Amino acid sequence: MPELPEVETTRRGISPHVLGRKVQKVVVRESRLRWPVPEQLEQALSGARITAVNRRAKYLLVETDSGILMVHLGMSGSLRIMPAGTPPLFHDHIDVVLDDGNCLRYHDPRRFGSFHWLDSPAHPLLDHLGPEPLSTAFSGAYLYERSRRRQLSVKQFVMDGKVVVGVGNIYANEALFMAGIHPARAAGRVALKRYESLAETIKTVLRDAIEQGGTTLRDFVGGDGSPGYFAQQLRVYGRQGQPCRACKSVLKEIRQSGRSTVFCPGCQR
DNA sequence: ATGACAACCTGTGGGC
DNA sequence: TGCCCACAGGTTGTCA
Repeated sequence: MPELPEVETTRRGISPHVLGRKVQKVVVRESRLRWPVPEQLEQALSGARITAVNRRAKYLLVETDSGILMVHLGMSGSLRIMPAGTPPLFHDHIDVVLDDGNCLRYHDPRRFGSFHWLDSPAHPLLDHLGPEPLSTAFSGAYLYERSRRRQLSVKQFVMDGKVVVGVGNIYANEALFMAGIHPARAAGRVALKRYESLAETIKTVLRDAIEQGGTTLRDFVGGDGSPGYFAQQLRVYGRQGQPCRACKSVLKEIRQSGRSTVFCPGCQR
């Protein structure tokens, strides 16, 4: 489900509700997520004061005065603020109960998400992650340099978290279309100028999607329950068979390592 | 090192 | 109406 804009939307949605709050208790109804929810989570988090909600890649880092709660939403996870007494629905796996009568509730039908407890701001899953796409470290020159002699497709290249984090399937499709680059082109055969264009379109599409509150697909909602509005302006994702908004060619769909890719055969080379 | 692929899990929608 | 299959926003681990 969530790509970077959805995670960022969640971060912004929950932040004002949890900042400064003390965790009263943690209720784990289902601990079988991507990795087992740590047994000591409840003990570690109870009594902790939440000092910040940050994000690295698609990980939410709920920082407290005694450690960091690291949450990944996987494909179908969401976090919502609600009164602590709200009866849990199916797949409402974890509640972080706060001292103001509210709780942060984690819902995740597919259970690809995860909860980790960090004593320090380091974790193996955070090692080897590429730069944030919206940082100055991420540029066309960087992509160009990293891609030399790489044979895999440019789409798979930019979706590799070791290259750059936070570019998921939807926005990879969108950014490649906006940059006019064919998604199946070998990463090592994209020129510097075209990577400069791609770095810009990646930044633009992510910024725009964050501004719109993320892309609503199925039941995604931000931290405060409001839906995202980016879906209505997707240029290619999910539009296979329909005309390109720019040149009217019929948008084509291919599969790249199991993921759906949609592109315009007229605009993308 | 690189790249292809299976795996984790549930829900949904299309085809028949 | 109901059944079965393919596929869905992500990431890791394995294997050649």
